[in-house]
Amino acid sequence: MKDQEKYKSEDLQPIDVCTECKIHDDLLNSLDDELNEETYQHLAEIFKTLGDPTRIKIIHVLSQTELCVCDLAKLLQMSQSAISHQLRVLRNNRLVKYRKEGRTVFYSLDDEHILCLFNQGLSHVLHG
Amino acid sequence: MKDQEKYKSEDLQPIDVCTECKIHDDLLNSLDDELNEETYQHLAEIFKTLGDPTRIKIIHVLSQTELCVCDLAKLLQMSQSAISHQLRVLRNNRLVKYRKEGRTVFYSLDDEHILCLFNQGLSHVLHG
DNA sequence: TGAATATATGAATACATGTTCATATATTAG
DNA sequence: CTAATATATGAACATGTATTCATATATTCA
Repeated sequence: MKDQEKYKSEDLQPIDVCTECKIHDDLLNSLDDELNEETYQHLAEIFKTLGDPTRIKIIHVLSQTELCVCDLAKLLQMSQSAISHQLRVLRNNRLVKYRKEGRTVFYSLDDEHILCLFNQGLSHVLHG
Repeated sequence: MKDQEKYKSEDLQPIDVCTECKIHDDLLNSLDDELNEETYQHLAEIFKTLGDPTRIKIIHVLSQTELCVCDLAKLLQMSQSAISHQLRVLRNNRLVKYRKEGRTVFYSLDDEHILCLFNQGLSHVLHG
């Protein structure tokens, strides 16, 4: 049985495609079932949130201790405004949480999953 | 011993900072030693590469089987050109590899690390 | 050889994004 | 109350990026 014969015709677009096509039912079905558009979007957003050096540094620092905004700014040698904007991105994507104490706001990682993701990426970079 | 007394003065910038500052030697040293600017950049680039829905879909599909460009385009219902541009991004960042067979080019994941990273992100999204 | 096919790529465009600057809000100190 | 401080935020700007369109390259087939 050739690969071509594995096609499910109703899944094909009416366009010319590669005649060596390797797509078959199993693949189409498993992809449909497993992940929908929303999941792809969400997954991409998590990675995109980690896809900036400033935010990566913030995550790394916060993996060691809770910190307030001005200390983050000083540690990363960036303006308070820049850090605050990036913290909002991290907040909106639930990567960090915060608690207020007077006029100071302390940020910390939202959960352990984030650190796992960070470390997985780090291990890829360091010995990949 | 108060937190303020833990400061190492030569590491501080000559600017006014939060008097509740929690930065201390251990943290400053460990951060300096562990990760340098280049590592942060590299790490951010890996995550940024995964931070796009189209590329996430490509990675997901390729985690199941090797595929040629036109099949990827058909599966994702996008133009051949768009897929090809994104494959170049994935190639440049060493997330995928390819082999040629006649005029067809088959793409596949470059190594297992990438899949680990993808799955870690997925588990965060699905049950995070 | 020439036609068809699979892929790659440069230019253009629309949109997203990171930082700065100025300023607003909120809390504390006096 | 006012002044000072910590943080947040809107606007502006520069830069980055994802897709489309047109086209180039490379391979196969007749």
